[in-house]
Amino acid sequence: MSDLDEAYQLDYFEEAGFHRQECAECGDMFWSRADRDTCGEPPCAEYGFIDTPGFDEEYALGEMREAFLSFFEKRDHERIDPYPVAANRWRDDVLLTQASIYDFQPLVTSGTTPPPANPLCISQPCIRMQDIDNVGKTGRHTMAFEMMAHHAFNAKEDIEDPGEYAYEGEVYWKEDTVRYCVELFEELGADVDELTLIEDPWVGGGNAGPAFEVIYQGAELATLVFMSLEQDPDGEYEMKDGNRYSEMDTYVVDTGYGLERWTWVSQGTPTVYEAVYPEMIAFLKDNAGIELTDEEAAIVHNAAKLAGRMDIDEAEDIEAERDTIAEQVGVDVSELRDLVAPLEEIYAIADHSRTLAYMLGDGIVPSNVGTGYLARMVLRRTKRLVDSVGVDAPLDELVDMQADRLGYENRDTIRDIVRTEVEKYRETLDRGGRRVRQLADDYAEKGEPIPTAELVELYDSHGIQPDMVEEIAAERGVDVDVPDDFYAVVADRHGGETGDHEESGTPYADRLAELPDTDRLYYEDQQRMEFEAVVLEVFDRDDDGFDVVLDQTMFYPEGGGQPPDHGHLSTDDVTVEVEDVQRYDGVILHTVDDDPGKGEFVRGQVEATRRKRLMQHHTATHIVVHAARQVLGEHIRQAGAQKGVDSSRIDVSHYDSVSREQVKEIESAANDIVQDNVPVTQQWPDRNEAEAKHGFDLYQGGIPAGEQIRLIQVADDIQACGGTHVARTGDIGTIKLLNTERVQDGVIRLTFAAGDAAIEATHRTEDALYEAADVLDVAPDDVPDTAARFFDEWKARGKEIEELKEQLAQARAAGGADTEEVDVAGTTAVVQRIDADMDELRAQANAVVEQGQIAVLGSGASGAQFVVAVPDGVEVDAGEVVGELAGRVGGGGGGPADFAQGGGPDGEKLDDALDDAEAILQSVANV
RNA sequence: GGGCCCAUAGCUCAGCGGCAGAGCACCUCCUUUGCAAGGAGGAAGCCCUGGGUUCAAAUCCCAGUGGGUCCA
Repeated sequence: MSDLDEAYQLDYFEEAGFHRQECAECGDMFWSRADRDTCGEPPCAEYGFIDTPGFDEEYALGEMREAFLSFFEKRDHERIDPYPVAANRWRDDVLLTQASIYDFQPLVTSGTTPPPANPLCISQPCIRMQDIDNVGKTGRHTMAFEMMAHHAFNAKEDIEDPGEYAYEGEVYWKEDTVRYCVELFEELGADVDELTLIEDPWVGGGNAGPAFEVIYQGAELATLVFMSLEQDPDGEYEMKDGNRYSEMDTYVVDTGYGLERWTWVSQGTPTVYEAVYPEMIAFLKDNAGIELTDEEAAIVHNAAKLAGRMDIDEAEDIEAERDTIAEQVGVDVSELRDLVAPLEEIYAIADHSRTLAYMLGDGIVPSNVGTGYLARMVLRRTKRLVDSVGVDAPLDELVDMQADRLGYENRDTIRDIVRTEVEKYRETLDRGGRRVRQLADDYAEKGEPIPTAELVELYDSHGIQPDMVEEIAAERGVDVDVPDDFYAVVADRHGGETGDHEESGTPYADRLAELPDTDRLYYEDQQRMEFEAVVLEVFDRDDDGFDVVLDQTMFYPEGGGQPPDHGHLSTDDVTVEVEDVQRYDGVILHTVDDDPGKGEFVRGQVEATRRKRLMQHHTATHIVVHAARQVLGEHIRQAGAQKGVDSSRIDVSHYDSVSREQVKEIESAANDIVQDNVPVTQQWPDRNEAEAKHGFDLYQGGIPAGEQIRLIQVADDIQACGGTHVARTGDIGTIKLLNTERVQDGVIRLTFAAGDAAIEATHRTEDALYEAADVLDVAPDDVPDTAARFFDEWKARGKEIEELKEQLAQARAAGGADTEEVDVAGTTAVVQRIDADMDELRAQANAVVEQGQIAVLGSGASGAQFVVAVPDGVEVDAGEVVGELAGRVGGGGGGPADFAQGGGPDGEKLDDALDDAEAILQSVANV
């Protein structure tokens, strides 16, 4: 077994006079020029730069960013533009960008794709949701931050095939990385003797390596990671996660310099927030009416120096830490809390507003899934803070202040989204509040606490946090039973949701791997439907069919939401139907119904109509997304698509529902592009070039692999796409939007048809209209008015019928035909058969009861039905009578004692049953 | 992608197999003319849609539609 100790022994340390020491507090090993007791990082030390800035000059955020980037530019690093904070734009394993290295994972770090430059420097906006509880409290944590970084991508020189990786040789490694770091401190005028580099091996995402945390005056200002190991059960190194790792052929310099911290240290303000967005903090304080006396300000100021202890990840007990701080500052802990708590909330508001500006500015739309869900959580939390601390500026204005600072251009949309979301939140709270109040009243009546099960239900189904329940319940004097592991209980409810779905193994994987990649003729000429090829291999399928591999093909395999082509392959002897086409790596399998013969020469014919319709729909998909963007806004992104022969659908992100007017506008905009009849072009540019030129909006339909990607341009719209397209937009003919629906909150599904399918779809809706017009016997244009009139009349008539039934019932009760009157229990019972429906029977029964008589009514309208009603004060149970009667017709019945109904299927026994009514009444009355 | 909840008067909701309900709002009248006024009366329902079970469905079951919410 070997450890990494050796990895930290650098020549540079020796040259520059650094030596290895152990922290007396935490035991970590670190390197420093001066002799020191501790590693210098809180909680082993406190912030040393507050009031005494750590550099020669004060830097604003933008100035510090520029200082860093130009420092590395001077040292031959190319400056790269930052990537979006929504990392799921270019990778599907994470949601948000949490570090600059995320920009280059997984393709660059694995050596599959070359980096955009090597070495490079960048200042990458990042969002770390896991820091959310620390924000405001520690004085140093922010959820949104910029990670300044320089990266170098190296490959070992002594490997078998140097061309195996997209970069070759070593750019630089540990020596230069550490030297750059110290030089940067020197350039800014730091006291290098105060610098410590703590040995802190890094592990993450299947990779690992030695690393330094660079501490200056109590602040962790940089992390230098030397990513050089990968997980390997037989590996030489055991890391802190308990796994074993071995060396990789590629090794990457991954550094992180927190822009906000550097800015903070340069200014020496009590917290990072005041250094980074001073005007926003001032605005919020002023708005919330927070004014401190000089004495109070001094207390806050002194506490800030110690606030580094307040880290919920590190500290055992936050409130105990607060006690300690209060003691050291010399005030009562409650006084300290009252002073500091509102400030902490203000800091958090400023940070969260910035987080939201990044998220919404980069096109994330709040919803209940994915990044949208995270945005919603942040927004709601921020709104709570704003209300709690008493800031009365609308949230969209606060987010806009940050969006303005960050230079976003889509500020109107951002504000619109925030306003919409705040309104949704308010509605949720209204709904929830009512529900909780009612629940609290229920349990107050019972004198019981609100049980955990109710809390879980409130949270899981209605989004109401337990603390809100406690608050409202307290108003009503009801206890609430909140278990410590509340969220674990919620998780239990979701238990068993292992998302492991079977990986469909490639059939005949071994033999496929030996076959050459199939030439994809459909990319050379997407309009051609015929081709010639040689059968390289035929596989027997389990289901009687065969899988054929050709040397080249015009058949498009299923992919990118486009279904496969159909058609046939012919030899001189036999013609086989192509029923399915799939791609495995580079090899394309044609599923056919018969064996064309290995080695045979075949002519292929793609079914032209199907293909044409698929191409029309595919190109139309690009156009519709583009049109939706024009109409609804730049935040529109494709969230899934399915192309078809008769219709296609695309899901796009949008924060509101789509009005009928907007649908029409989208349809018009789409058809404008069709009518312009512009060419649809494809290119195969270098990946980095394409990303740099067009951004990550290229990857709306998914993220392709490889160094070169295929781009499809339709008018102004450019997307990475592997599908087949028409030659010119005019070939689509026409695009008809068929339907829009909200598939989930924040995602809208647009269903549309293109070309002949659009005409057919129009025929269908027109047929429906004409049929309706035919039934109503009016012209199609008059259908809406006529339908409305009919509906109104229908309602009016229903009411009229009801009234008439009542009148009829009264008339009958006054003495109609077929009535038998018997004396029961001191009153008269009316036994009558009227073949009417239940409503009429009931009306009649009520009329009889009003005259103080018992009603026993039977109807043979459908089967046999009875209603028995008894006036107040008469001792006869109507339910029992009905039960007896219904029993005689093979059914059952029941109801309250004064009004019961029932029946049965044997309608022919109805009269017999009514004949027995008197006897039944007597027997029931006698009881 | 998965789970759960909801849909009844204009609004907020109750009812959970047996006559469609309450509060607020609305209309008429009376009392009082003042901070959520009081009293009497009235109007207002395709109980989301479509199937099924049942003598009987707003109520139970299935499917759909629309909304909410939690998790990955």
